[in-house]
Amino acid sequence: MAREARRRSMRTNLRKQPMQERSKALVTALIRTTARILIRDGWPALTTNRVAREAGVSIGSLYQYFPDKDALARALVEQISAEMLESLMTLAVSLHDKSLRAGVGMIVHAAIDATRKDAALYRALLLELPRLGMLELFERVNGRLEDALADWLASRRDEVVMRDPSLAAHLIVTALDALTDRALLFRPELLESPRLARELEAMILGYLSDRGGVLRG
Amino acid sequence: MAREARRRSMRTNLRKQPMQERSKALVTALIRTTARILIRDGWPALTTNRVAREAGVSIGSLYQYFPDKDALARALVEQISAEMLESLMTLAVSLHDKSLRAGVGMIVHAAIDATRKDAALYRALLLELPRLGMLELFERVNGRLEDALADWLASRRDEVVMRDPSLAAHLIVTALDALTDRALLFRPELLESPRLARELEAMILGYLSDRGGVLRG
Amino acid sequence: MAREARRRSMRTNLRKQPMQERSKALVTALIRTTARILIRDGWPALTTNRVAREAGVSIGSLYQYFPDKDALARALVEQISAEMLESLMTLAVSLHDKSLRAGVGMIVHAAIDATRKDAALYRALLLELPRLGMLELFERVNGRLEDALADWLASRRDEVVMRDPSLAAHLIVTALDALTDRALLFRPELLESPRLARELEAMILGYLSDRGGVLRG
Amino acid sequence: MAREARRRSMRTNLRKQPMQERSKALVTALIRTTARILIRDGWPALTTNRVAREAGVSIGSLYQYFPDKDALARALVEQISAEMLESLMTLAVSLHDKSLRAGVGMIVHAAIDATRKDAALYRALLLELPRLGMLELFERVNGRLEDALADWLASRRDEVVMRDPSLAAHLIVTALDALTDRALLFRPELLESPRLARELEAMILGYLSDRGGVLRG
DNA sequence: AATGAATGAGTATTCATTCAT
DNA sequence: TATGAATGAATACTCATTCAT
Repeated sequence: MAREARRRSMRTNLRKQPMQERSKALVTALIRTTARILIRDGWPALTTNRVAREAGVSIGSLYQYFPDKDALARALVEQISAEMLESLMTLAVSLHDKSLRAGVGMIVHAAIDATRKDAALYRALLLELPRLGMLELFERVNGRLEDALADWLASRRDEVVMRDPSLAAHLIVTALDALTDRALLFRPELLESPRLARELEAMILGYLSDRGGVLRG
Repeated sequence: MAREARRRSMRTNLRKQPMQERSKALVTALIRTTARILIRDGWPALTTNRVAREAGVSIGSLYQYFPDKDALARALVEQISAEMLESLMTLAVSLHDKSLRAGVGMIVHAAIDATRKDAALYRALLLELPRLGMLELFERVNGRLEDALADWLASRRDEVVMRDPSLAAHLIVTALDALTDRALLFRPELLESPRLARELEAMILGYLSDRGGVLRG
Repeated sequence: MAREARRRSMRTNLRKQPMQERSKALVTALIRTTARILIRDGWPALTTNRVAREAGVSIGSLYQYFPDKDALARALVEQISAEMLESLMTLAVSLHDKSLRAGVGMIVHAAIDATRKDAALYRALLLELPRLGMLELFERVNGRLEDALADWLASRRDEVVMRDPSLAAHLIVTALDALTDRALLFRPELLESPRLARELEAMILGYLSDRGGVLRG
Repeated sequence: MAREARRRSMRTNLRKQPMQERSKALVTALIRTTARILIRDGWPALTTNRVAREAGVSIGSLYQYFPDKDALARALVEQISAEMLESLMTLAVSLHDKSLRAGVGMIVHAAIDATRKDAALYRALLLELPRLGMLELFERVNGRLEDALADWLASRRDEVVMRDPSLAAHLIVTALDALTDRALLFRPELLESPRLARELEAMILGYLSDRGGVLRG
């Protein structure tokens, strides 16, 4: 599934499909090099000639597969979001029969773990992608997660107070995403502390329980 | 207060203090033009020569006051965060004797209103600033707000369940900021709907009430 | 005759003689595709890779028969001039026993018709060939025509006033060629009007009659 | 008049008008260098960086005045056609009261002289300009000459046989232009021989006298 | 012979920044 | 102080051509 998604997005991004082993390795090397340069030196250092050189490939070959510079970054982001989507879908499945508390715990930990996983690259992307209009790519992943979450919340309707499951899912997912992103950018030590998870769980469970009574009004 | 903050930050950014009336007007015009171009045509169109031309100023004069291109954007952001800070501090003061519910309502609405205020410019900045390392500037504003919020929450200690007022304040402020930003970028219609405010209030109040009991553990 | 001319010129242009049926078809397809692209999209769009692709041939095969890009264009021009030469020689033969007036009429109409025949391609070539040093190719055709014309004029010596039959033939052929070319480029409507033929005939007959008396001086 | 024409065309071609002495010299140097490279090494050698370097100017300065590479060539051609126009207009004036024979002689010699004047540059342009769509620029000059010639021919109506003075003028001008161009390209020795002038005069006078009677039909 | 993936020299153009006037 | 002409390093991208398979 994730593989299919990847292939489809590649088709819209790549100039031509790498068929041979050799060209697949070439494309992979270019994307990997893109990531490395982005992490090490940031977007301004990401020049097509440099990517090609560091990947041990001629500039012509780069353009054989990537129509322009942005396509390189796009391919990287697409690959990452495909991976994310894959693990999130696994999460969604295992959510199925969990209690509210257990499920929320799983989601929170998954969000934090995902952020910690490739922290350096993820951080670089957070800084550079907005301008490239590629936040949408991550947004798509979030959208899928929201759907799964909304379904699960609906199945837990007796445990939660919600006016709008879909909006609730959107807020929860967005908040988790945004909060872990900001932690990565500005408070990286929080990602290593159990306190962050605890507070996030409290926030989500509190929201869904609506002790404040806002949603019952 | 806001004026002082502005002057301090300016001192680190500007090449020299504009002392004369004329110079002040020049600096103001350049920053205003920067904002206009950013809104109208985005970051790629923001070239120093163009800013100078549209501001009716020679490129040489621009460099008399701004050491490099980024300084222009930085000055704009600093001006905006100073304004934000000012209005947030006003908010903090009027929070003082409010009930938990009323206070949270005020904060939520303030966050949404601030985002809607200069939406076009704010959106442009959200997309371009990460790369400029200027998220910190907004982060400073958030920091001040967090302090004020922590104080207020502490004074409401009997109404709320918190292990760590400062962390709670951080999460609340960050969540509000991040969620309104994302709404601006991806769901602008939400900013116009009362649903967003309602859900945000529910989330914060639920968090502070800890119906889930996570924080009591 | 035309066939021989073609083969000889090919030998100087092609990397090797296409012996097999298959290779001949390949060479033909490449030249035809060259013409098509030239007509449709002009010289800048004429890239070797594109010619090969549109001809359904690998780029490697193209270079098997054409040493470089210009050779493609040269082959096309040679083919065209061979065809031209062939029809002009036919014309020369049928000129033989014509009166001055009838003969000039034939020549003028032949020149106009030749220009109109493949107008789009011819126009593209006129614009691109000078730079390729291929005007000489057309010049060779003209040279042959001049010889034939000079012979015929000499045989009509009693009807015409000429100091130098060969120079006269050169001028007549060159003028006809140049005037029809310019008409194609700048006054295409003239090519469709009988006025052009009438004036050209008047010019040539006037020249050969030397009413002005210049040549008798 | 020629000065006005030049200024107007420059305005449509140049990015900005060179106001200072220094910048005028810069623009002049760039155009002169363009001509020199074109003569010496042809169009493929005409790269913007090289023009700038050989003109002793930075590449940035070149682009300050010329929007793109073609503009450089266009400016050169415009300058030349302005000069041509100027001398042709002088010719037109002095044609006024000349007899048919004398007038035609003047025109023929003017055409030959113009071609010989800057032969090297003119030759280079003949080879490269068609592709640049700049033949039109020369065509404009011819158009003006045709008008003047048509007027003069009309005033000599009793000496000449014409159905269409304007078409006759077009043919004469085009033939002269084309024939001298071809001579320059393929028979440069003709330009130095009195024979060319003699034959051209015979052709034109013959045409206008219509001994053949074609036009009287 | 045929293929087409790979090559890399080459080119137009931009734009932040300087500095002579 | 102000000007804006001049600078030139830097970069994305093309396309004729080669050569391993």
